[in-house]
Amino acid sequence: MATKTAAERREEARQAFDAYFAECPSRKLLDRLSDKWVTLVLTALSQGPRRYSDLSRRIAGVSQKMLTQTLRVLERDGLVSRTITPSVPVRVDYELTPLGQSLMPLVSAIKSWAQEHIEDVEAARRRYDAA
Amino acid sequence: MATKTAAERREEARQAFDAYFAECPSRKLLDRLSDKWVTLVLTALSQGPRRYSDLSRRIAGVSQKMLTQTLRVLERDGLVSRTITPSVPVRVDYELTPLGQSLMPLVSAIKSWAQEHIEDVEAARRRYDAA
DNA sequence: CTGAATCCTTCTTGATACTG
DNA sequence: CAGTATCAAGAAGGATTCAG
Repeated sequence: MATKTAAERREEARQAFDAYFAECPSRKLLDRLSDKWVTLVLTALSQGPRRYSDLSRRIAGVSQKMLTQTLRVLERDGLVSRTITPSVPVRVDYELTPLGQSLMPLVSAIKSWAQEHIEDVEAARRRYDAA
Repeated sequence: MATKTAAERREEARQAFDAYFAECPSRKLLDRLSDKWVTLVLTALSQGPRRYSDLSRRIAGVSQKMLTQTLRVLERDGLVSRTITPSVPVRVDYELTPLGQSLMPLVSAIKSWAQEHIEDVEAARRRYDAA
């Protein structure tokens, strides 16, 4: 059997699509922003540098694991910088980079659209659920 | 023991935060947009109405289940309308509502930032990974 | 204080089979 | 053509524990 089964062809198509998909810049950005904690961390840093423990307190629901993980990702992406002060106990400050700051207007735009249109969305939901 | 354990207090805080968090309009919007298929469907519909099978083909990697599920959510939120033509076989068209169209500039803005800055992000990643 | 490593549960999602 | 229903696999996230 030289020909491929339908399942094999579908699988190949899916993998090709996933590969293309993973490369899409807007997709990468959305994947970042959509992370539950990313926008909260960015917003918490928008007013200036914050210590790890500050962030932990300001973002009340975050676990240590997720806060650290989020900060690592943002640092790797160049959106946030990390500064260690080797005192005892050690102190670590996080701060938005210029690149990170350039992203904030977008976060604001998302916030604006949401605030302006959330009523419409919820009204639509009520209509849909009533039907 | 009238006092609560630390674990209990943490759990309460987490639940309160989650409740507040779930109510946040920008969060709701981000949760929508961040869904793997939502922006793809919106973009596919941005040029006009499309049939279910059209969407299925244009968005190569999507499964029937996820396409249907995504369309249902968007319909419920009032972003997409669904029109059934009871021919044989049946024909179903999806189209952006005005509300859905009002969201597209935001999707474009995300795309723009991503395209402009993705190089910076990837350069930052290379630096981070090299260290 | 700041974090890393592990376990364990929950949620998501894709494949498959079936329907009007 | 346009879905619905079900199930199993994998990813994500929280709690906990240990460390510099």
